Amino acid sequence: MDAIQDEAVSKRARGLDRAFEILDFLRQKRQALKPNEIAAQIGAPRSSVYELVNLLLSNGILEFTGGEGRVYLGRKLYFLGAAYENHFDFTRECEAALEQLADETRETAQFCMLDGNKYTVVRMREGARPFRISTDIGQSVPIPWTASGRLLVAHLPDQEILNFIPQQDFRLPNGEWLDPQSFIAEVRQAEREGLFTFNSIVDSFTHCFAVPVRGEQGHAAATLCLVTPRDDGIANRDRYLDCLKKAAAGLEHAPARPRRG
Amino acid sequence: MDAIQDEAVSKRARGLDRAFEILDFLRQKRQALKPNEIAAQIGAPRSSVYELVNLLLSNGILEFTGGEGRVYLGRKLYFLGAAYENHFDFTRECEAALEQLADETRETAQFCMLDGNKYTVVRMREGARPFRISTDIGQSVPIPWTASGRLLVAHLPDQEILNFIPQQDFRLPNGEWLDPQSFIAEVRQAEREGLFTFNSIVDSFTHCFAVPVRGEQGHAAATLCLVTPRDDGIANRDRYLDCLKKAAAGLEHAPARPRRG
DNA sequence: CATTTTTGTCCGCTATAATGTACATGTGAT
DNA sequence: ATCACATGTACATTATAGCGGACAAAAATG
Repeated sequence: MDAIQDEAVSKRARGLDRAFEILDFLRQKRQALKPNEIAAQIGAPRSSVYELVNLLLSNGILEFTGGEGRVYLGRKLYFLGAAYENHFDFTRECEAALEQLADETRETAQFCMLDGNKYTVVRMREGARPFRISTDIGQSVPIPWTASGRLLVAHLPDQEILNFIPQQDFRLPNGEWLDPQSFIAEVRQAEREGLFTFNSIVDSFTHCFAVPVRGEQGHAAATLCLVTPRDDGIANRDRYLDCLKKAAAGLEHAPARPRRG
Repeated sequence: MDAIQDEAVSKRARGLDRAFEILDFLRQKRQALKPNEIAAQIGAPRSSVYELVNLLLSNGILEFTGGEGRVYLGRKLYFLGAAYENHFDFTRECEAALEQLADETRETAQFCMLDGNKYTVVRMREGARPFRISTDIGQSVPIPWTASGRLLVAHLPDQEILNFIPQQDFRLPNGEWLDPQSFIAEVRQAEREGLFTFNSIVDSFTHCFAVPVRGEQGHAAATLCLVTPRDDGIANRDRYLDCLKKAAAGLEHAPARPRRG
């Protein structure tokens, strides 16, 4: 079941993969692009991209927008995403949990998941401070940069974790190199304790708290996090962790519930 | 630019199309299914479906859920849909408009769009009546069955409308046949007046009001609707239409707004 | 103007993706 | 036990999808 890396210098890409590469690229760019630009920037043959874009357009997966023949993600994707959200109905409880956390702690609260082999903030509630600490929703961040990351991969064996996370993601934003073995150690610690906290390694003034939200198979399907100023976080550590655990417990009951069954 | 209809009895289906056929099918079913079931129900070769499902699984487009090898729409779709929603940032204003409508009229208010060649309720706010009139979100409904349908296709020439809407969608739920020409006439009337209202043809007790929400190119990108008991609707017709138009006007300002541009 | 770059279309070649078929296993009915 | 059916896998065949490259219009550049 482990995916083969494409070692071979690349033969022909499969249409489906190319298509989702295009979609992911547009999502990452967060703006409409011309087919030509897409081709150039993802390094794919122009003729292929043109053909795929036209196919996706005619399916409603992409839409013309922004003029000049630019395309962006289409309505169909919204509908499909809404169906996912509806099936794994975490949104309602999730918002409630974040609200509760924000009320109790006045800190920024986040609900995070994996997106492929990256970490992503799915929903967020800003804290009530004069200077709020905030994050972009839906941005892909290397797993090792985050507290949640330790929890989200904890169900995997060591070696699979190392295969799963791209090498370069252990290079921290300040240029330092995070030793994968110490990362693994932190993962195991997080797994044992059911939480992870640290002074953020992506900046110099925040402290992060993360606890798992366990899914169907019992491993962390998501995390709830608090992002706080360092001194506040350290001062309120126990209380904050209690709040997080309470909120996470409230989320763990209604995972997947089909309509009719 | 007009799409060719696939007259030919069908040769080989393209992977991409098959893939999105699978996704749409799962959305429609609103439940996890085994690959085998999918193949049988959409009438596709089993081997093809198995291959595609595996591809989609490895991309995060589909996910195992519900056990027994059943699959359903995956997290990646949620992320892509969220990016769409974020780009065409209608959600916030949309909820506000529905809230306002529900407050002012106490009737069920809906925000509707086309999904391919079907009509879909994207968001809804139930009215404040003891017996609420409600609809399922995200269900695909034939365009001719709905008041909004008249507005959503009004930008097309007559012939293209007839090409666009599947023949069988003119068969109403009560078995009657709606003459396409009278449908077209209603479309043109709706276009002239900038609204459409009628006693619903999908049941015997509701009256429907729809006004367009115009998008980039000036045609109805969506509609705002009220679904009311017949007598209330007819009694309050003018007021309700005013409320709808006011709410729609509030939505028409922020259509597509790229992040940086 | 001439020249270069960007953008979109068209077409032939061939690697390969979609398919049909056969096979293997599990499950339940008779 | 035997049969029927549902479910998943493996493989050879061949229609075609992805690709490269040619062409041309349009836009930018000099």
